[in-house]
Amino acid sequence: MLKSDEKLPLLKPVPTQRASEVIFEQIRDMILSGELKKGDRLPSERSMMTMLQRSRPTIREALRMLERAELIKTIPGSGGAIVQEPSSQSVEVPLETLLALNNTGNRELWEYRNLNEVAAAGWAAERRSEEDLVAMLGYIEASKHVNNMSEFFRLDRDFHEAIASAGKNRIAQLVDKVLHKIVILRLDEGYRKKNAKERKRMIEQVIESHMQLYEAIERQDVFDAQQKMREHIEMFFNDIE
Amino acid sequence: MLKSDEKLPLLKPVPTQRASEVIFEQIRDMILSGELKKGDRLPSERSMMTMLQRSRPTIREALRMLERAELIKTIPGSGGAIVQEPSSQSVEVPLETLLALNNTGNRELWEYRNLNEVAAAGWAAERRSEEDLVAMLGYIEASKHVNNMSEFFRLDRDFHEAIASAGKNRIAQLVDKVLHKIVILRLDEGYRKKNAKERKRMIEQVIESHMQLYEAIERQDVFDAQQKMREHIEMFFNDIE
DNA sequence: ATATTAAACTGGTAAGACCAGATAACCACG
DNA sequence: CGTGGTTATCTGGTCTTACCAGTTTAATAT
Repeated sequence: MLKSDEKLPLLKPVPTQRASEVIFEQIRDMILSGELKKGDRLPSERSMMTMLQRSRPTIREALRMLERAELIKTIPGSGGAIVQEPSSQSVEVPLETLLALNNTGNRELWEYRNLNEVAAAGWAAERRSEEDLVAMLGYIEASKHVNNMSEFFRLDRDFHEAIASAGKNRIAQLVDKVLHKIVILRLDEGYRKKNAKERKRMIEQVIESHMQLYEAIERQDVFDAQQKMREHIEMFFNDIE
Repeated sequence: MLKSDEKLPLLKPVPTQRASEVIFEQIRDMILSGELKKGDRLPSERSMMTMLQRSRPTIREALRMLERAELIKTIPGSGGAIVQEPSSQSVEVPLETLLALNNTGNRELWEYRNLNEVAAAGWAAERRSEEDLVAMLGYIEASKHVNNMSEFFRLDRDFHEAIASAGKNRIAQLVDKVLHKIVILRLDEGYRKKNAKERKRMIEQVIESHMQLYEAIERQDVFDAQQKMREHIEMFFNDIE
C-alpha cells in the first residue's frame, strides 16, 4: 500500500492536454513547418468550430495563445486571423519581464552589453557594406538636430542597431535591441535629474563618440572599432553609477 | 476629400482594446510590480467574473495569455491559478521559434555561441567558487559512463551551464542555454550518420576537451580558459561542416 | 481516530445568442 | 456611366447558461 504523502520519482505527473493547447500546437507547428506562411489567413472561428469539432470559446483560447506568441494577428470583422512571422518583439517582451523579475544587476547588464556591442563593432568593421555606412552616418547626422532626450535615445538605438546589422549576425542584432531598451530604461532615471546644460554636453559627447566609432568601421579597422565601442559603453556605465 | 487608397502617416490605426487583453495586462502588472508573488493564488474564475464584471470565456482568454507568458500555472480542480515567476523557458521558446523561422545560419549561430562561451569561460576563471568546481567536475565524471548520445548531450549542456553559472552573469547563462539547445538540434542530424566507433571517439575527445577547460578554470587562468573554450567550440563547428 | 461517503467546490467545454464593425453586392440617383 | 448610399451578410467580441469530471472539504459512519 502507498502512503498518500510518499513521492514516487519514477512516476511523472501525467500531463493533461487541454483542447485549446492541442489546437495551439497544431496551428503553431503548421506555421513553423512553413505549411502556413506569413499573410495567409486562418479560417473564421465559426468554420474552425466545424473543422475541429470544438466550441468557439475553446478555439478562441487557442487564438489568444497564438496571438501572444506573435504568430497571428486578428482584426475584428476582417475575417480570419492573419499569419505573422514573429518579430524580435516576441522574445523582447518575455526577456524584459524575465530580467525585470530576476532583478538582473547593472554589472551583469553592462558586462554583457559590452561583450555584445564590442563584438558587433568588430564584425561591422569587417563586413560593413556601403549601405550600412550610409545608414549609420544618417543616424549620426540626425542626432545632431535633436530636441529631446527620448528622440536622442531612439536615434542612439538606431545607430547601434545599424552597427549590429552591418555585422551580419542577427543574434547579435537581437541581443543589441533588447539590451539597449533595458539600458535606456535604467539610464533614463538618472538623466531626469540633470539640467539642460549637462544633458546637452552629454549628447555632444555621445555624438563625438559615435563619429569616432563610425570612422573606425568605415576604414575597416577592427581593433580600433572594438576599442572605441568599449570606451563608448564604458562612458554610459559611468553615468549610471 | 481623401482618396481611400491614400496613406496618412499622421494617423495611426486606433488600437481597439480587447477586454481579455486589459485583464491580462492588469494581472501581469500586478505580478511584475510584486503585488502578486510567486505561489500566490488568483481567485477562481467564477469569483473573478463578479470582481471584473466579465464573463468566464473572457476571463479564461486572459488566463491563457498569462499562462503562455509563464506568469501563472493552472491546475484543474485545485482552485485558482498559481502565480509563477517566469523561467528562462519563457524566453527560450519564442527565441527558438524566432531563430527557426528566421533561418539563422550556422555561421551566425557558431559565431555567437563562440562569443558567449568564451566570455563565460573567462568570467568563470575569474569568479568560480569551490561549489562551481565541484559541479563542473561532477558532470565530467558522469559523462565518462554515458551510454547514449542524448544522455551525453544533456551532460554536455549541464557542464556548459555550470561554466556560465560560475561566471556569475545570468544573461550569459540564458544565452548559453538557448544556443546550446539549438546547436544540439543541428549537430544531432550529423551524428546520426556516424557509427558507434566514431561516436565513441568523439565523446572521448569532448571529455578530454572539457577536462582541459576545467583545469584552466580551476587554476584561474583566464586567458587559457578562453583559449580552450575557443578550441572546444571550433571542434564542434568543424563537425557540422 | 480512521476510513468512507457525500456535498461543494474547481477548471474544461459546449451551445446559443446578441452586438458592433467590416465587407460586398446591389440599387437608385445625378 | 460612375457615384453614393443601402442592405444583407459576413466576422470577431462578448455574455449567459449549462453540463461534465476531477479535487477538495466536511460530514458521516465505523
